Amino acid sequence: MRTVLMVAEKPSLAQSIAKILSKVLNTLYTHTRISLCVCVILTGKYNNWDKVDPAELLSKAPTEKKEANPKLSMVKFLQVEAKGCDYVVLWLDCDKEGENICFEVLDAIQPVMNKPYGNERTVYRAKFSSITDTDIWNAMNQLGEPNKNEALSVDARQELDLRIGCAFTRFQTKYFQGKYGNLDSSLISFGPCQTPTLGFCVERHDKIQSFKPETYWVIQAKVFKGKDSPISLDWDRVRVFDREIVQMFVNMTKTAREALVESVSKKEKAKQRPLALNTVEMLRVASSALGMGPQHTMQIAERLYTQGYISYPRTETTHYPENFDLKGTLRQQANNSHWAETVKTLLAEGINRPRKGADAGDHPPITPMRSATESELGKTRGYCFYSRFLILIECIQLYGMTDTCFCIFYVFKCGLSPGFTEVMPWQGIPLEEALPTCEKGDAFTVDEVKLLEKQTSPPDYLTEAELITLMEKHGIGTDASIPVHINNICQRNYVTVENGRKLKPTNLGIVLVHGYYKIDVELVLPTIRSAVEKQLNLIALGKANFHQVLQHTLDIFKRKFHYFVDSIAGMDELMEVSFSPIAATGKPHSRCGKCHRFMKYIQAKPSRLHCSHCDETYSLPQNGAIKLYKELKCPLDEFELVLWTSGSRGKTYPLCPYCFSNPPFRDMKKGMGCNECTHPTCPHSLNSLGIGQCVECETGVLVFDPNSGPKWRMACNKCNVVVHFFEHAYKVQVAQDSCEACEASLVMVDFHKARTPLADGETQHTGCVFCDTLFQDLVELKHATMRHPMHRGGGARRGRGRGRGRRPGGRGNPKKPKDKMAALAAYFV
DNA sequence: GCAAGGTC
Repeated sequence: MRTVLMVAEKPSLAQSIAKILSKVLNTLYTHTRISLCVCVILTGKYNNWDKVDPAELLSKAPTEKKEANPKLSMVKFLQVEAKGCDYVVLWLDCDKEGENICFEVLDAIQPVMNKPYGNERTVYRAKFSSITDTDIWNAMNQLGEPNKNEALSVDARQELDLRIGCAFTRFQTKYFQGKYGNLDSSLISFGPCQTPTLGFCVERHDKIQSFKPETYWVIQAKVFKGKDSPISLDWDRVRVFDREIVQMFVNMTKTAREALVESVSKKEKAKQRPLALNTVEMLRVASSALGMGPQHTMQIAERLYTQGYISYPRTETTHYPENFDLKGTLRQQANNSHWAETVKTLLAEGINRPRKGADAGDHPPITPMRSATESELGKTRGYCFYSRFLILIECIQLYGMTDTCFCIFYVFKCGLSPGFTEVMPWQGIPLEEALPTCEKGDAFTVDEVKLLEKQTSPPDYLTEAELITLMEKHGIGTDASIPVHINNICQRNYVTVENGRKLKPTNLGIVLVHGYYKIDVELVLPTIRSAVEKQLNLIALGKANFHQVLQHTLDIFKRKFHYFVDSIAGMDELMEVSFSPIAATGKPHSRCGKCHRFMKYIQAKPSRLHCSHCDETYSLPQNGAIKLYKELKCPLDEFELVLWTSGSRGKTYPLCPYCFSNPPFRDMKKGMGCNECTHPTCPHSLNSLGIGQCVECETGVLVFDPNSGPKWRMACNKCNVVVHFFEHAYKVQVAQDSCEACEASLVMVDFHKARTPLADGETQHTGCVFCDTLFQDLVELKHATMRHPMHRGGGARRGRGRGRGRRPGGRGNPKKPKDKMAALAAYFV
């Protein structure tokens, strides 16, 4: 028997294929998701922002392919499945990305597959345009080969995006962050999709800014007949920009007492039924009608998909296949409390074919698969709105009625039949007052004639829905990545989302785009991507060589990059207007160890300390705030220590601003505070305040927080664990000695005479917080203590990681300071 | 700390 491995990109597809083929073949279906196995990355020192000129990323820096998500160990999984197989059929999505994934899969599995018999071909590619029986079988009967050229074009795109994005992002970020203190963005990113996306928003902003209002005039009349209440008439010329002309018309009508009906006409107008939903359309409607952002929409869509409520939510197709079971789909909704009546009427009266949409050959339009109740989906607004919305959309496509409007002379009135808007109220046209019936020659009495002076108003900020449309039109991003790009420009603080999901660019966003306009407008034009894509297409078609195209495009961007760097002053001029120089930002805080002057604390993202005398900036941990720490100094560099507090659990520890970026000892890394410092004698170090191994994580140590009294506590220096103990004690100290049983440092506790919880009015005790029975009820660790290694394994741990957090001078703990001490000495002599 | 692209 020969074994065939079939690989699909998602479980739903794998399942369908397995089901269809099982009618003839013996199929075994394994459920796992295959996404990208590998991604392209920069290696080694090229990841270091400080050691590498970003220009090198466009030339020298090597790239490497690496498993994208090592935790999934996708490569290993594929190899296990492929072992002993004779053939492979690749059912990946039928686009260039899919072709690329084909080769990722092949790279992983070919080494472990059986050797081919003679010259026999073992690798096959299935090309399908929909997931129906006929299509799947057609694909099986015409198996081809994976397309290497298309895969290569994707490789080239990945490499270009990475190199160009990283080079520009690093340069911009470092240049402006080093100069300005209130940019309020920790990253000033650039990318061939996100930058044009921002460009659209700023373009609209510019239109609003440069808008000059113009005065125009309208005539409004009110007439009535008999005892009826007056009706308003609109002018058939709508508006006029010439004062003299409008005045002439007013003069003509002012004296009139009577208005005659000149003609009556009746027109039927229908609002077209919406198309079936593809991803982009869903994002648009969710944003404009439900006020939900694309990222949020996709999250919920994915949940609804995995729970079986809707079909696969990533598709470009808006067309239902001929044999699609519309009635069956609708029948599913017949008992839904919200629209059972509508659905039943439709089923009874028969349904129209949905509007003809575009067939992209991927997945059918997003369709409800079963009826949902609000309680099933949870009470959150998103859930019930969303499910409802999807199902309603379905109804529309099936609901054939049209709206009717009547136009009567120059009054416009609507008499609506709700049609599909019965289930989609937000699509409805507001009903206006009813018009009395009238015929040609009828006379109305003129109630009043008014001349109104008005001004044209500027356009509004771009709505998210409009932005999505623009991105789709210009080929910026894909259905799956559009939400990511929009999210990016929000997170980088380039735009903010205003009421009605309008995107308003921030000062930073505006300055960036105007800077690109000045230096190299191509960097922000939507064509930046399509131009590159044209080149890549040549690779895909086999008309150009991969290396040549890559080199050619990189050369262009290398020139652009150097020109950008040389011309950055042009963008800087704009920055100066909106932002303050770093030296003028922030409040004086702690003292610099080099010049002993006060450094300034810049709270704007990324928060940091800046010494304007030395012109040095020292980074700080993010997502927290720093306070002064009693003017205490680091013994190594004389920088004043600061107390850092994280927002959430109130974990607090001191850190030295210099050591934080320049680790003083070999066993330390960048970004460590005193609670991880291995200084042998400093009273703030891990060695002095560490108590014992963390009760939750593998590598952390619980470190005493001497500033936490009277709610004394210790906190893990790696994870979020905070342990409270000895509340209201007068004094708590970490002792020199360690516990014999678990090697944790002993703790000395002093209580007030009146409040001591110790037996016999004792006020002092020294013991192990994990093992001492006297301390048992004083350490709020009951559940946690049980997890301490002492109790977990029924004894002290043997062998690994001994004595962390112990005092120096103990067995084998000498940590030699690096040369930094010597280097520092030079400063202070 | 950086891109965009898949997928959950």
